[in-house]
Amino acid sequence: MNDLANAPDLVSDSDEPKTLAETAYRQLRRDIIEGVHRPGDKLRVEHLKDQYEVGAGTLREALQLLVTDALVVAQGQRGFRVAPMSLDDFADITRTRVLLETSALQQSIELGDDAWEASVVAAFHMLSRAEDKLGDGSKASREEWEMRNRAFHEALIGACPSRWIRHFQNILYHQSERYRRLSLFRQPIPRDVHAEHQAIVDAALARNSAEASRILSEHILRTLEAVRQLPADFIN
Amino acid sequence: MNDLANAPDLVSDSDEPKTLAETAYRQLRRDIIEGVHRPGDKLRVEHLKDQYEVGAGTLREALQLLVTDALVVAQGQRGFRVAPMSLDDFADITRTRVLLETSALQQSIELGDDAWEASVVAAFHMLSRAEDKLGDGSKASREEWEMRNRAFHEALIGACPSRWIRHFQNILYHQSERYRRLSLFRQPIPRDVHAEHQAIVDAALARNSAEASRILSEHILRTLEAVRQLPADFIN
DNA sequence: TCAATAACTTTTCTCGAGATTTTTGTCTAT
DNA sequence: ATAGACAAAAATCTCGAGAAAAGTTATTGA
Repeated sequence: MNDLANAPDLVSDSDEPKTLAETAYRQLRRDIIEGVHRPGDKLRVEHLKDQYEVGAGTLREALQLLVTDALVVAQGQRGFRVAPMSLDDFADITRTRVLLETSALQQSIELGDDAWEASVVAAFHMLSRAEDKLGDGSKASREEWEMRNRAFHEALIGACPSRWIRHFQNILYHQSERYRRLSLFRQPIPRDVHAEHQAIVDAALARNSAEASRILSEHILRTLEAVRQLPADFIN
Repeated sequence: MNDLANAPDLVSDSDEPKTLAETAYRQLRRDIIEGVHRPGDKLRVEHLKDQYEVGAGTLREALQLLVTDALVVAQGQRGFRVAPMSLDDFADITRTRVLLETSALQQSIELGDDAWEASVVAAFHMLSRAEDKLGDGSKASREEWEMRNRAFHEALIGACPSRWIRHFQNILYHQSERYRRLSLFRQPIPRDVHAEHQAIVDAALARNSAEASRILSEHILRTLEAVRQLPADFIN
C-alpha cells in the first residue's frame, strides 16, 4: 500500500545524540522517568545548567524537547515544570494506548510478512530469557527486561505502516514507563506476564486479529489495575 | 468518571502568546501551513531571525516548538527543515484522525450532557452561517469558515474526557490543514459538506453512536479523496 | 578527465551577560 | 491581625558574539 514503514521516524530516537542539547535531553528524560525530578517540581534553568554541565540556552532547548514528550510542561514566562502525575492521567494514557496499539496490531497482522513473524518470535525469545534472569532482583536485569519488553511490543506493531500511530504510541510508552516504575517498585512482576505474551504471539502468528487485540487490550489494562492498587499517596 | 475535561491542555494553544519565542512560533506555523515555507525547505536561522525580528536563540526555540507539532523536522547538527508532504503521509494522517476522532466522538456521545449538546448545536449554527458567506470567495470568509469548521469538530468531541486523544487530535488537525489548503485551492468546497455536518449532528444528538461515527468517518475520508484527485505534481 | 585532498565559506551550535518579569519578603495602615 | 502596597531577590527570557561542524569550491596528482 504505502512504504512509510521504512521512512525515518518523526522524532529521531534511535541514533546517537549528536548535540549537547540532545545529550542533556536524554539525561533529563531518564531522570524524570526515574523520579529524580518529581512530578510538579520546578525545573530551574539556573540550577540545572550546572548539574548537567551545559549553558543556559542549551538546557532550555533540552527542556523544550521534553515538552514534545509531554514529560515537561512550559508555562509562558513562568518557566518549566515536571509534568504532574495522577491516576486519572494514567487511566487516560492506558486507554489511549489500547486504542492505538490494538489498531496497530490489527494492521500488523493483516500486512506482516515472514520477516515480521520472525522479528516477533525473536523479540519474544529475548524477553523470555530476560524473565529468567529477573529472579535476582538486580536493577540491571530489571532494566534489561524493560528494554526487551519494549522491543517486544514494538515488534508486534512493527508491520503497521502508520508512522503517526507509531509516533503517538512512542510518546505514550514513555509516559507509562513513569507509572509502571511505581508498580514494579512494590510488586516486582506480579502476574503471569509470560503466559500473556505467549498468548499474544500465538494469536498474532495465527493471524487471529480479533483475539490478539483482545488479549493485548487486557494485557495493557492489567498494568492500570496494578497501579490502581497501590497506596493512594504513592502518586503525588 | 474523571475530571480531566476541564484540566489545562497538554500544550497551551488557546491563550495569548506571552513570549517572543511563542509569537515567532505562531507566525512560523501559519507561514508553513499557508505554504510560504514549502515542504522540504531548509529553515536557516540566520535568515529567518531577521525576517521574524527576533534573536537567533529565540528563533531556534520557536523552531523547536514546531518540531512538537511535526511541522518541522530537526536533524542534529544539520539544522531544521519544513516537514515534507506526501500523499502517503496524508493518507496516514487521515486514517489516524478517523481512529482518534471516532473514538472521541463515541465517548462524547456517551458522556455528553445538555451543555455539550448546546455547544454542538451552536457550533453547527456558526458554521452554517459561515458557509452562506462563502460565496464571495474572499480569503477572509474562507479563513472564517476554516476556524468555525475546526470549532465544530472540536465541539463534537468536546465531552470526551481524554486529554491525550484531544492532544493528538490537535496535532493531526494542524497537519491536515496543510493538505486541505491544497484541495480548497482548486475546488472550493466541492461536495455538500453542510448535509454531512447536519447528519453528524442529528446522529450525535440522537445518541446514535455507531451511526455518528460512520458518517464522521466518511466525512473525514472524503477530504482524502479530494486531495487524491489533485494533479499529481501538486504535492512536491 | 576524474578522484582525492585542501582551503574557504556558510550555517549551526554554544555560551555568558543584560533586560523583563515573576516571586518573595517587609512594612505600613486600617 | 489582616490586607494591601512597596521594595528586594530570584528566575526567566532575550540577544549577539565566538567555537564547532557541515557544505562548497578550488587545486593537485594520476
